[in-house]
Amino acid sequence: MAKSKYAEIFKDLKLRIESEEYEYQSILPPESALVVTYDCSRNTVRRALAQLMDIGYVQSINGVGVKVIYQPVDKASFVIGGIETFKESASRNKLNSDTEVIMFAEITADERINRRTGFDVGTELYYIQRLRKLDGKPCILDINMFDKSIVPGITEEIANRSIYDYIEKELHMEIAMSKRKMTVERVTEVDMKWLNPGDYNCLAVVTSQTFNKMGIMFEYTQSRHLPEYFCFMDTAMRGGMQL
Amino acid sequence: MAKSKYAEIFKDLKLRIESEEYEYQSILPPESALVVTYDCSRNTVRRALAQLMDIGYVQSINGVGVKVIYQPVDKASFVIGGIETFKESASRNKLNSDTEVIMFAEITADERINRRTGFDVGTELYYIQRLRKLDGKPCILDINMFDKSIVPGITEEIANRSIYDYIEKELHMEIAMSKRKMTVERVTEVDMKWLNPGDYNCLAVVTSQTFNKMGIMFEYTQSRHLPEYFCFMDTAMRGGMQL
DNA sequence: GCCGATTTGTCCGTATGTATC
DNA sequence: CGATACATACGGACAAATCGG
Repeated sequence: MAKSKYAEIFKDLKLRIESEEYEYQSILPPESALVVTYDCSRNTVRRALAQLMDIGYVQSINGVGVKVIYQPVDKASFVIGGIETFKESASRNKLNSDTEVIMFAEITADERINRRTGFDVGTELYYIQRLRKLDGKPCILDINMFDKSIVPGITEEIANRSIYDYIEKELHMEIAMSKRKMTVERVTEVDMKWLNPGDYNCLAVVTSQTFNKMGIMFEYTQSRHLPEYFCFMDTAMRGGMQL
Repeated sequence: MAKSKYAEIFKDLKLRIESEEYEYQSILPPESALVVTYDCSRNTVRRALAQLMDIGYVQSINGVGVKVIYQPVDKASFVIGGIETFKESASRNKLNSDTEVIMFAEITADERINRRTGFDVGTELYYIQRLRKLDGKPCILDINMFDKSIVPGITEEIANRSIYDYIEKELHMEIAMSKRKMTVERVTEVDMKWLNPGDYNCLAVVTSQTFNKMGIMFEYTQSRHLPEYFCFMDTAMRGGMQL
């Protein structure tokens, strides 16, 4: 894959932290030592360390060192985080995933859709509803809209496998970033029909806009999660800035 | 202030983007131009730009430029994000906030608390329950535990005002980072008593561990939000990230 | 309390690679 | 192909914070 040097260092340190070779509350070797270990400049080391901070694995302390604050996650729940496909998330949690397409249509964005999704009025879209199952149990209802002009050729068959695979491997388009909003909403008729929420009358709802490498929004998604299968993790820095 | 240069540039660009001087989908002046504008090195400009990417304001496109993808937020809902005090969030959303301390105790961490919070067994803690109100309506139930040895001298009176103010202004301790987990949970008896969830039988629950500048965890918090007042926003980059 | 060693934080300059147009 | 613009990497300098003697 011919990655960059700092990405390699990041990956290596991340693994060592996860394996608890560097344990919680311990101090990493100083930057000067890592420079020798990885045979690179201090800037490059610092970049890798900055990434580890971003994901909440370490915290650097001026005059002291870089402290590990990573703690193993309890594997009980279904964790989302970063941009991952459903399959990636499922396999990371060691569960069998299964997808059922329950609606596949082509629509044109109107005023209402524009307000909800940010797609310009008149944009031609694929509209897809999918039911996600883990070990056979329905747990997420996904509603996707894709800009047809940017992501052409989606079929029901592709939706049934993995649309992201199709986008990246067939269309060779790179997905760059995603803006997400999480809320808790009351269950709807549609949710009742597909998700079997039992006596829960709320769902965790994640709506997201996804941008490709060119900064164009090509996807709007609403994921409606059964509470039991929803867990979102995050790290925040103070002073770093709040929106 | 005496802030760092890159922080000033970040702040300036952020304001210009929010005021839509640089509008959605437009390209910022190239790094080379910003170097002249802000009279600094390219590295420094790039650091500010990296921060803007982190908060989902811009996206850099190789060979093209840095594109603005910020869109004004709908002010309808109560947005949390970053580490903010309840008051900061409330004032940003232009609402009158009010806090009622409904329990104040001192406890010692046992096995059960250790598993739940990460505090070592035997740690002496303040245990506080507070009800947060917006414009008079209860909307969040906060359960806090503070390490007494690190944050000494909390009183009911302080809890009623702002514990974070006390920590930063009185104890002069700097808060550095926070790890959070969001889930949706069934309402409990206690929730029923204080929050009036109406016919909602679920809440949005944010649990967090907060670390000080020295990498020591000094706080565990569980915030139980009424669904109507909960909204969390986030930005994610696929494949590690750039800079 | 001071001082010096260590370690991270900020900033600069330069060079080279890669992608777009 | 050349010009432009971002991406990666190196090296050096000095400041700020911490810690031990």
